[in-house]
Amino acid sequence: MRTYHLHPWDVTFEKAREIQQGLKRHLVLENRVSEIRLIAGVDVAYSKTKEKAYAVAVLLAFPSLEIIEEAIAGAPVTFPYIPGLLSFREGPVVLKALKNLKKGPDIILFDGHGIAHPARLGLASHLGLLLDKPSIGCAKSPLVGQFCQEGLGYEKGSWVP
DNA sequence: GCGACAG
DNA sequence: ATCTTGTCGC
Repeated sequence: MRTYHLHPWDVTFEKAREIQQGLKRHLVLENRVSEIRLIAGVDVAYSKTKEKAYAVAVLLAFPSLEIIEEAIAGAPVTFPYIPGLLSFREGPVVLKALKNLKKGPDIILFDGHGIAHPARLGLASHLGLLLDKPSIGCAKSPLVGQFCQEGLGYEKGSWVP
């Protein structure tokens, strides 16, 4: 982790957006990945009372997708869900789970957006930067913009670089 | 001011 | 995210 990217998580909404603006300029959008041998996927769930968050990180071999390792972590929820500020809610516990993996992945997939975000700093972008690791945002619904654009249809499997 | 809005 | 109900497909 590059220490100059460290920042507090317990911040006001305004401060959180300032942090996003400061971090976004460090984004690396061109592909610098040489080889991928290990990939990680992370997701978060909440306790029934919604007071605690639990994250799981799974490490798989690529491209076989054989599960190599699994790690979990729990943490109290200290930040509300605000569209655009998800990383300030789920980031801490996700980092904790990834830290519990014995081996480090080459890339990480997150259950949230990456650069498809109003500040281009969704969960995947944010944590990818903090970890100095290539990341992919895999959200299940749009936050901003439209899926259908030039060269990208609505058909399942549609894609653009 | 009103509506939209990852998980 | 979580919860609950109804519907669909194997």
